[in-house]
Amino acid sequence: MSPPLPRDPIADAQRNWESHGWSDVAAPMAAITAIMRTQQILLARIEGALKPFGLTFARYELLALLSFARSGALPMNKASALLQVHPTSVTNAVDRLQTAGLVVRSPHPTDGRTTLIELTAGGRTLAKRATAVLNAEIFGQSGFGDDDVNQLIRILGDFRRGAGDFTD
Amino acid sequence: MSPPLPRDPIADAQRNWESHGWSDVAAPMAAITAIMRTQQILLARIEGALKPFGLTFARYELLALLSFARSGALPMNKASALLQVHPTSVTNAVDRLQTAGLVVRSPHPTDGRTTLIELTAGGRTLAKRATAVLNAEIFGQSGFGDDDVNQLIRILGDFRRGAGDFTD
DNA sequence: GCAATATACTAGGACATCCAACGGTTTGGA
DNA sequence: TCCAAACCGTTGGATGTCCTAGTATATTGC
Repeated sequence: MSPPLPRDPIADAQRNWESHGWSDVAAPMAAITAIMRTQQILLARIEGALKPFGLTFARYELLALLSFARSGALPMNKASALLQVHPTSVTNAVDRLQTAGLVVRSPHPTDGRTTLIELTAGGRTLAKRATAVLNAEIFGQSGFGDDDVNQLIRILGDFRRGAGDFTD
Repeated sequence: MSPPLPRDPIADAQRNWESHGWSDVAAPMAAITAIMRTQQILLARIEGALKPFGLTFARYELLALLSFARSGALPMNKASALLQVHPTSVTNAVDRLQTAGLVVRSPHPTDGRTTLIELTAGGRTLAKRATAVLNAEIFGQSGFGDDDVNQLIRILGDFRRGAGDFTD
């Protein structure tokens, strides 16, 4: 990977904002830019950990969601809502997971419009193994201190509620 | 947009993790998932604000970076390093910005391998206008409290330093 | 009961990101 | 001096995300 930069590029951007007379929004700009970059770093780590399983993060999230559903099955639109991604993204993920034999589509018993996604035995096993690796290699070594983790959960929870993700 | 969910799906995931015996990593999992979702929300807002300018966030970031360079020009590899994206992503962005007449490629005066990206007058003007809109509509109304903004800058700064983004 | 509206999923297209590989340029050690 | 190694940017391919539009099924209202 690339060597570290000698200076924090986001701190530099914040200083640039301040020197251009935008001091009132320089800090939020820096915070938002930092979120973007942090997401990029975390996603790369996660994808790296999942690569040996032939999974991407998007596909893993769907597998994990299904594995927590009592019946191991969910309607597409439910999955789309819970994962908070566009329905076409779910279609895409299901296509690939189905090709890999990890999930199957089945018709909804009463609503002909709805398609159920169901874990196969192989899908359930793979989800378990992938989760173990993510827990050990990513979540267990996140690089965030315990206090910071709790701060993030609160701050980002407030933000997501304010953005209309959920009511609580 | 979709109506809010009745419950926070990330808090639910955290509870699922705890009930499966992974309490030690449930909180970092929730924090990381929240970062992913927050990035998605912010990116959508930013892209929406930039759409009237025919810009995406990736292209805007490049324009903004160039507008802060004294000469208004930067080598491709420098831009790649400062934006912390893959060189091919810069190639892609420059292609589109050049087609739009916002930047031009020019050869490096002494190093034949290097290509300089330079802002055109139109590019500089558009960057200014787009920044004004982002400052007003996004950064000025981020939805984060002032204290939380500072917390985010510190927490994510520590994380990025630990991840090898920069030394300081 | 039937037409109008709403909902569920999918197809096609635009965009961004990364990786692997390639050709051109520069640098540095034998 | 000269060639191998390092570096730079681009091309081509894979993946994911979103949007728009289209098809099929349900629900609602008259």
